[in-house]
Amino acid sequence: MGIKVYNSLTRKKEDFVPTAEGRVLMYVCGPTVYALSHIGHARSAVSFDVIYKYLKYKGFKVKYARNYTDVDDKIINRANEEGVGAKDLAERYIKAFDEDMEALRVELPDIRPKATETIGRIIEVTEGLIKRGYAYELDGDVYYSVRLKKDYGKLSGKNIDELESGARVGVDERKKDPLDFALWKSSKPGEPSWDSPWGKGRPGWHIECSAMCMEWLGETIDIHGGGKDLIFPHHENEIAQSEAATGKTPYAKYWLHNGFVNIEREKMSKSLGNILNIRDVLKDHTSEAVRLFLLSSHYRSPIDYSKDSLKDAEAAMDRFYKTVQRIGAEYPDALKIEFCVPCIEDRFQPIFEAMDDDFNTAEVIGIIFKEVNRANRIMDEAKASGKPSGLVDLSCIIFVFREAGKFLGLFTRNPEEYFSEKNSRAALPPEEIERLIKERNDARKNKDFKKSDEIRDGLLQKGIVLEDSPKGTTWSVKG
RNA sequence: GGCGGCGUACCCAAGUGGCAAGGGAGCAGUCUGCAAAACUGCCAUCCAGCGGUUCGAAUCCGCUCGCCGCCUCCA
Repeated sequence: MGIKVYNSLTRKKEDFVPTAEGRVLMYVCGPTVYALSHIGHARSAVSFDVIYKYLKYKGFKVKYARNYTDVDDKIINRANEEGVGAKDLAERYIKAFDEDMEALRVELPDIRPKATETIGRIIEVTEGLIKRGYAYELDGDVYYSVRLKKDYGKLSGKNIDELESGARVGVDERKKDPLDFALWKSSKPGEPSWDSPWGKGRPGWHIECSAMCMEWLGETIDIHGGGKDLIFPHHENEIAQSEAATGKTPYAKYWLHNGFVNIEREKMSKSLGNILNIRDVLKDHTSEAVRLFLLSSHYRSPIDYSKDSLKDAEAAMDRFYKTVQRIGAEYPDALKIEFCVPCIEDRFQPIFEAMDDDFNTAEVIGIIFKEVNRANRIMDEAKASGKPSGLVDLSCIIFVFREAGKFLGLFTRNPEEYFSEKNSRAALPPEEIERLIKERNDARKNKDFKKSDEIRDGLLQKGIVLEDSPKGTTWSVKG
């Protein structure tokens, strides 16, 4: 069975068949680097990270590019406000974005082009469009003429005449058509600029992606991705200019768009002041819980960020690693498994089916937690019967976790590592907690349960939960 | 107004024609000094509402209601 993907272009789920067998060219629109990246950027990056990983896992040779838009009005404005150079500002936020991605365990794409490093190709494509009559120059600006291709609007399902009637008046009287968009903008003094046949200037937004695609991947690619909001006008314009420039259709065979992240039921927006930066989220939650949250719904659905949903994700993550920790303690040999053909053929089948169906990570996570439950049950039953059976099943479960982890980017760490990240946020220093645990256990030995309970309750109030076991007392940070 | 999407238990969320995954919360039990964790049981005869197609629908079709996104920079 092959992979099916929902294609925004046809509004249908289709069999995924790359143009060249076994090889996938994939481009995803990256951030405009003028501010810290927010949770919405994280969702896009994580969604396509999983798609990238899964395609590779299934044996495709994938070439994946994600760009940085590092020249643009917003960057220039912000740089002017701060009194720094546009390039310095962009570099600063590229670095910040990369750090956020690393924290979320998003794998680096094979190619990470910058608009400013693709100027040559941008100019070349723009010239080509003028030559073919699809673009025209006006005093150092170059515009793409939207009217000339009959299929303009095919991605977003929009009709030029209707767009026309709703278009803002007087935006630029010189344009042949209000919907025409800039391929090249002449620069004002002090703005970043490059020499071009039309004088000093800089690229428009849409053209850079087309040019970067051509430069690094080719004239026709298999997957083009980005957030839903990019469908119009960005991706619509990309299609128009790329197909006009190359004469080849389609520019991209499959268009994949991820849904939005809402904050407490509201859209993130500057006016509402509810933009949630990735690093602020990571202050309150482990990176893996954030990733689990993002992958717990299908990538095309909107998701709602709330304190509760993140708490849920964190509780689920704790449950997972607690179980792995227990397997490690009770069946250390289970962790030694390297490869298991029957596991792949048997238990892993539903996971493949879910992933093949338009990358249904939510379904996969459901299956993983069923396995978590199974593992605990096996261990409980073995304990109850006094027979330490179950090694084979538990090995298989560990193997399933590891394999799924390869493309989910979840469930892959040592429990110790996971809990140490989590416990580093404890309200008390670990030494202090250990001291109190010892004090409490001394009290317990003396049957002074009043005192021992007081200590435990005191720690709980600070968000620290104690667990007693025959092997001793462990602590963890709650929620 | 145009285009697109969504509405599944207390909350989150899969399921898109054949008896409603999973997580969290809650309740009861086992375990425990008591807890916590884990396990077991309970928790949607029903999938916004109303019609229709079908042997059979949460899943397909129509209508109604409610919510959301895009149409302007935006992941």
